[in-house]
Amino acid sequence: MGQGSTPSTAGQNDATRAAPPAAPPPLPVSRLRPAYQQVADQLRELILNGSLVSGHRLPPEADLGGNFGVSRSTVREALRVLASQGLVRTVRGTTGGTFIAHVEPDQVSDYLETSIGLMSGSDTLTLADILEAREMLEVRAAGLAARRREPRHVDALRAAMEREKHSRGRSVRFNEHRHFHGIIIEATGNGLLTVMTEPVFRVLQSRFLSPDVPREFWAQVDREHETIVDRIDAGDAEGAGEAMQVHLSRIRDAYHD
Amino acid sequence: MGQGSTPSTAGQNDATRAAPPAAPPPLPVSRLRPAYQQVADQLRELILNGSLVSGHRLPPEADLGGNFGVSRSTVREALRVLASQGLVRTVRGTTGGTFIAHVEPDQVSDYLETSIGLMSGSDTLTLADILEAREMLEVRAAGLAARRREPRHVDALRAAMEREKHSRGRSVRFNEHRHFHGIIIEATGNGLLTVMTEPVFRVLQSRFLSPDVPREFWAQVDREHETIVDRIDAGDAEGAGEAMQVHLSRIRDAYHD
DNA sequence: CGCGACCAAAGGTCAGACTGTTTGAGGAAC
DNA sequence: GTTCCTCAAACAGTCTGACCTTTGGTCGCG
Repeated sequence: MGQGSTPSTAGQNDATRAAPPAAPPPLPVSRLRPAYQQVADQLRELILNGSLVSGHRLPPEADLGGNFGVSRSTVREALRVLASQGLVRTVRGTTGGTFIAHVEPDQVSDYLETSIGLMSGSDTLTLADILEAREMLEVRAAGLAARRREPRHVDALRAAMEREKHSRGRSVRFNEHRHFHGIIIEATGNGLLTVMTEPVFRVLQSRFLSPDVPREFWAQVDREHETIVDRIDAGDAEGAGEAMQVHLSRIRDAYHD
Repeated sequence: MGQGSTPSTAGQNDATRAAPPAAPPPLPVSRLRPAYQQVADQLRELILNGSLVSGHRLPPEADLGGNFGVSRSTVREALRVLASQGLVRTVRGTTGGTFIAHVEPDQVSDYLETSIGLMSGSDTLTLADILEAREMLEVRAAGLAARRREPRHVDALRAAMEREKHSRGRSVRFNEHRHFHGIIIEATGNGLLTVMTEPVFRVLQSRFLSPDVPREFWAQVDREHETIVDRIDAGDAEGAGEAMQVHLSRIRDAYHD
């Protein structure tokens, strides 16, 4: 019956072509890709080149299927792909539908976190790689934060430091520590830095934080944090960067495989 | 193959309780999330906590549906979500099935590229943010590259520089430029840096590269690149970083909104 | 005017069937 | 004993058509 008589695919295997040696495919490419991927690709293209803007509502799934010449199930699988990449969002009900979404930084961070976590599980990524990347980002971030700091940032930093001092328990303690560093990144006012740095923090915490660090270690952390905040407060970009470098080099010991 | 006899355990049926008279749900108001999301979440959890290792083969879709108490379509939608995040990979044929995949850095880069591109389309991210992040990463990367350079890197850099000099056409030219910077990142030997920096390059090229930069501009770029390579070759970390900083500051003008 | 019953639109779920692809096993030909 | 062909099994991919659930609007009654 009506099955894709004219889908967008166009991949027909013609048994009758005893193709002369003219064109053996350069790469023995696997068969045409699944329909749901082709649909997803076409929709993604429309989103990326701006034909579909954030907020736009797509036709109902059934209609989409009609347009592409595929069934509703296939359309839905394509939409799942796009939704899981944050490109669309579906809502139920009569006013519902599929809408072009604006990418949420938090979503990107979550994705990065799981990806980095898994890559560090295999040997694609080492702990040293992660620590190094973190230092590259954060040392200069501390400098930027010193340059662009606003009172609320300094206040937040001092408050976080206070909570850190009095926190008990490894996980609570580390959460506050992460929060402290997070504020510094945020103080740079650069959203891209946040997106890239946050997941690195979280992977370090969840996979590499050593379970037994002596109390004295954290006391030293407190002192180093204080130095960093003071220099950020003073607008001393150079000094803040140096203090951060010292701090990060030292706490490397708190992480291991 | 003695693959898991009880592969994905714990298929909790809960989706459709023909509510026994005793227990009308305490807070029935907000319905559960879609079944395909719950399935995807459960599988993702199993992957993240290591219960399912890379290479493991999941039961056929039909069996999975049985285990979870949902239909095959629902399972497939869940698998699309996981596949589009690079967590699983599906293969057809009798030896096919759904396998736990190892995350590919290239895939993560692609995802980041589209996400950054879209965020820079809205006002979540500005061009200045992207340029700034790039500098933070690359200046120190140049220093690291100088420290860890290997002959093949230096050779590749000089070759790329040569091709760059003689390339004609905006897009070709810029591709070579990007390639040059890519090699430096690669020379750091840090995969995480590659994953984070490559997409930034590509977004700059595809969305922000000014279409008309004078010929003299590129000549200057060539000279700056030469300085950078020389210092990397000499193992001069400090100098390489400085040269890169100068270079990046100057080519900011080549990008605009 | 307000409230409740009903309806319509859209996504969510399901069951079943069929298609296409990939291998491996079993023979047949050499 | 190889090499090749054919067939069958196993699986993902696709389609159809139905029904359920959610959600907001509409209409009518009080």
